[in-house]
Amino acid sequence: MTLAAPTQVAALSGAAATTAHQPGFCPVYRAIGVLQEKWVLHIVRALLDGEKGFNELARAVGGCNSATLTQRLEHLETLSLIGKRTEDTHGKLARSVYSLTPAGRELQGVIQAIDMWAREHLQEDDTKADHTSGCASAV
Amino acid sequence: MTLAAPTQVAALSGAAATTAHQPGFCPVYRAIGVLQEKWVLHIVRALLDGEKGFNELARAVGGCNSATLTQRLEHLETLSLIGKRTEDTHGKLARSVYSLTPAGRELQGVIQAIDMWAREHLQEDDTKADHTSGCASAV
DNA sequence: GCAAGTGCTTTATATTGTCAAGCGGTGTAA
DNA sequence: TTACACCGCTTGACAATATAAAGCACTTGC
Repeated sequence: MTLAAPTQVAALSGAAATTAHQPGFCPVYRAIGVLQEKWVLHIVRALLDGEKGFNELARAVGGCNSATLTQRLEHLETLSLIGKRTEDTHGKLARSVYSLTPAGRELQGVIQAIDMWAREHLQEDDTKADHTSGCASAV
Repeated sequence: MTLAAPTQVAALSGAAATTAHQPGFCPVYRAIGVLQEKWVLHIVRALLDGEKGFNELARAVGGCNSATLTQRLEHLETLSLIGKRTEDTHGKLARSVYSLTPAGRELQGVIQAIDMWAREHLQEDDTKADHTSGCASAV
């Protein structure tokens, strides 16, 4: 959906009525709810760069504690945005590898939009060295 | 991002080199840090729909407590993403009105990307009526 | 006067994220 | 064999953040 002028005008004049027309589910509201959770966008961005192991991912996002990362990954897996496979090593489970599902990969559009916006509008912070995860290749 | 076409990869490599020349700052990482704060994306989306008063905004985002909203608005104002004006009423200050700055309005691209992704990939939740702020017209 | 609404501020409490330690496992080198 | 590095989590104590509730000074309308 695009922000066409007519739509915008209609929105300005009948927001309440418009809301009443579509009670119940709002995709973008729900999506924001998911994406605004701490670390989610970082996780998505890191995995857009390629599948990753658990600790590798934690480091790639700039350092997320394992408890929260576990919870986030489980939730994203429940939402079918990421998938997890385990690499057998000599018959024993030894390594988990996380990757984005096709639906998850589509979030590239969101990350890209953020990146484009950031490059245009965010000022460089001179005071600290911000260690980042694959900044050179993430986008 | 490695997902890009070769030509784009080359272009991005150039951007990467630029980043490498300036260690420390990663625009998208920082932007994600800002946007992932609770309520921020909701606030941006609500204000894309037009300027709003404090309580009006709180309701529009689905109900944010005033302490957090105050903090968020102050931070976004510091980042020059939103502006605030006060409406004088008979010589007394009575009403604050918040709106997006031009830079803030550019976040429409991000909200739009989220919306497009959500419509394509998020399942409708049958169990609850999610009351939202101008769902049909926000983007 | 009262009611409804405004824009916050404050405090106690609830919720979320982190730190540190740890477990059972893998692989490599001495 | 031991020591070390790394893995993928789990757990409990603690820190940080968000919320609920109450409230203030103000406005408008009846």
